[in-house]
Amino acid sequence: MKQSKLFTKVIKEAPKDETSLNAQFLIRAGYIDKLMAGVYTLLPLGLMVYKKIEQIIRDEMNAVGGQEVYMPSLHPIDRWQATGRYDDIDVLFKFKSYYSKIDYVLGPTHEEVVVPLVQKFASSYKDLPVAVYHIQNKFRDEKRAKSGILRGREFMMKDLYSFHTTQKDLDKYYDKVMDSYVRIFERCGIGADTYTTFASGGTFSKYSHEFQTLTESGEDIIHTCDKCKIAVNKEVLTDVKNACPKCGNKDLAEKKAVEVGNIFKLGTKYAKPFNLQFTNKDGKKEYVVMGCYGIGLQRLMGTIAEINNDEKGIIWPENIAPFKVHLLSLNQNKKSAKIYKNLIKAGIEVLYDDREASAGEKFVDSDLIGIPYRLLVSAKTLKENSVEIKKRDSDEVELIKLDEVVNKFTKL
RNA sequence: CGGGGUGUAGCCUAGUUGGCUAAGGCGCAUCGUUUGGGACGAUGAGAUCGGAGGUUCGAGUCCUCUCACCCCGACCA
Repeated sequence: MKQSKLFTKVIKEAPKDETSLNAQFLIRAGYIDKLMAGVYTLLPLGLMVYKKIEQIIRDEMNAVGGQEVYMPSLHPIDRWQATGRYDDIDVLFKFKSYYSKIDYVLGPTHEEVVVPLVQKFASSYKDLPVAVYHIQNKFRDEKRAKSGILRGREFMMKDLYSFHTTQKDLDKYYDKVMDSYVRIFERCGIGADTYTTFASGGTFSKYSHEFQTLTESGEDIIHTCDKCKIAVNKEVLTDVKNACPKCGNKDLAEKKAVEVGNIFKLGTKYAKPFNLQFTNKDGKKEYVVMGCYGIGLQRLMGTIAEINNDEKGIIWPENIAPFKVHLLSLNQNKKSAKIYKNLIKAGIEVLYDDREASAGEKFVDSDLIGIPYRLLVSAKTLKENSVEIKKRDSDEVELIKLDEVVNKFTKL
């Protein structure tokens, strides 16, 4: 993409009303724009990053047998009354149609939709297990939106719901999803800072598991065991007697973290109100046993930006960067255009800074946007029949010959 | 929802005990000079000061109400 055509621009000063690092960088670099508290637009660059993350999650969900659907945001209230959550969830957006006077709910999560949906098709043990997921915007009327895109009121979330004949089958699948989550966060470049964390399980299981990424801007306190690379949420620390549930290590470190994912064993909590039952081999009815598994996409994106940066800007992990290469032309647009075309032809994602701007401005913008590789074309480099290559996270520069450029990136 | 804070041009800010035509920077437009780390000069466009009401000869400035946003806390299947 040509940077001159990008309708957004890098801005020098962060808006007054954003104090969190993720929002400041993401807004300044042109990834997101704030509509109101807790509600953000994804701009072209931001949507590219979002889609990279989404695709990683989709890959992994498909790999554990998830079937993707799309469930609406607009819900009838009777579903929510059926589970008792209409009056229970304080973040529920409720409203009345102006014309028909009918009451609606904007979905904060989708058990109330997916359970009756699966009920229509799963009636025998032969139909189970089944796993359904969707990636969709959720609405939560948070008392206080905060930390940029880490806690919003409207945001995209991947929710996977699994349906099983037995607790044992759920347990097995739950472990599989847990591994899949570890892979997702690794592929998103935050694996090293993300801890599988024991957390409160609610009424139907002893624990749930959260995936907590270490950062000062997080809202949770976790206690990490560095031997096992797992953690315990402070909420349940006394339940595990202040020790690592895996190895018994009592030397845990208290740290702040943000919850980027959460997996739950729901048991029959939602099967019961909707009477989701299957017929077993003996012809008897049994309740379906469920699990649910969520990841907030904007929160994940914000967390990645929050922990991958320096004073100059974002440093995107390669897998989720909007582009692989940022090609800067210092008044060498003819030569640069050729390089750009060749890279595109080779299938490499390039942001090409073809603007009439000073060298300094291009460098500063490039650092802020945070694309992994910077290619520089200038009179100096062309004298050597070369371009300069620099990684965003390194100060080392290297000259490579013009005819080796494409080759260099197809190998990376 | 409790406490604290902030609203002046697209963005960041200044604006004295109430006083004249609301100031500067960024960004934007035009011209010229620049061109390897946010270039320089000149000219120009752009705000009835979050909104409503009030006090006053006179309100960005004082009072009341209200809206929005930020931070701390509470809350977060």
